[in-house]
Amino acid sequence: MRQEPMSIPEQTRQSRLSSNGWKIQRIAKWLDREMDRRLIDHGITVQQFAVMMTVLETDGLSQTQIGRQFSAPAYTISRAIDHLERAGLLDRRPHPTSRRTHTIHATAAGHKLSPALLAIVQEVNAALVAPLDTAERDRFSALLTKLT
Amino acid sequence: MRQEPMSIPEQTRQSRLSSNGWKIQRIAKWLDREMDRRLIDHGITVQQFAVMMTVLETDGLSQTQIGRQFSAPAYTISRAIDHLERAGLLDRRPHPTSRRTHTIHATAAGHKLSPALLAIVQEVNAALVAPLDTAERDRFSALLTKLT
DNA sequence: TGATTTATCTTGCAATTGCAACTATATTCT
DNA sequence: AGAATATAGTTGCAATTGCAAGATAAATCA
Repeated sequence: MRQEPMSIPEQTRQSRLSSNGWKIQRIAKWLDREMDRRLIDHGITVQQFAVMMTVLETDGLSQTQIGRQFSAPAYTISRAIDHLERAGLLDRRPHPTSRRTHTIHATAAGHKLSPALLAIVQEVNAALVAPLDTAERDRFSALLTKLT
Repeated sequence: MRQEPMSIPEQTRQSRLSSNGWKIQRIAKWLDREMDRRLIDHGITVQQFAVMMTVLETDGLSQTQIGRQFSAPAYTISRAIDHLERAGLLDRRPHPTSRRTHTIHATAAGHKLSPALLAIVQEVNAALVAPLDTAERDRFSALLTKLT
């Protein structure tokens, strides 16, 4: 006697779609899109933005050091810097003591971009927690910290 | 008189790196890696996994309907199904009334994979909230829902 | 009905990504 | 010192992605 294979019960579906992981992925995707939407005017991607912010915040880091800031592989940094260098926003300079290391520095144009980038971060973060009241924001932030 | 361009104050850096957006992105990346790490044994990616789950949960959806489940563009679904079909986990069948629509169905092999996939979801979600106690988990889940 | 618009799905192409291999330099070990 | 290892960064290649355009088919409109 033949029987159709059972499909997953509705309850299971609900529990997956309402899982924390799923929600976080959705929110993260939204964040990415919002960032990209605003960054496109400045000709950079979120990936490149992260590198640029790091360089603006700390001048003269090596590529490896930059990568460690957000655990990105070396080649990601290498290529992001290729872009940002071509865009004239930063440049590679020889390291004072090591000939295989570069130190990375924002150019004048890079520094000029800084306020706009900071504004974007703040705007997107504000939009993210807009549905929450002050107490909820504090709790949310604390909980996220526990997970990191 | 020449002056070095100001770099972004430490406080600003701290506020960016501790922002909710940043933390969420970090967690989302972690989730992705954890899922991928487990799914690789089954030869599918997270993207394909999402499609597969949807098909397992609801048999006979069209590709567009599947895409709406997680607001993925049509071509993503098209290609994910290409893979899953080639892997023998599901198949496209003609729609009963519309000749341009496919209905998507899990194969026997697809159904057989179901428990393993469900286990992965549960495992990763459990690992995600492992640092939180029961009350915190409830609060976290509620807050995430508000943001969605 | 025939023309226009919309819907469903696919695909060509260029850009991006991830892996592994590579170059070059620095460090450690014997 | 010389050999073996480790580190910093780059690159070739294959796979993936995203956009825009295409191919059908269905629905709407005049």
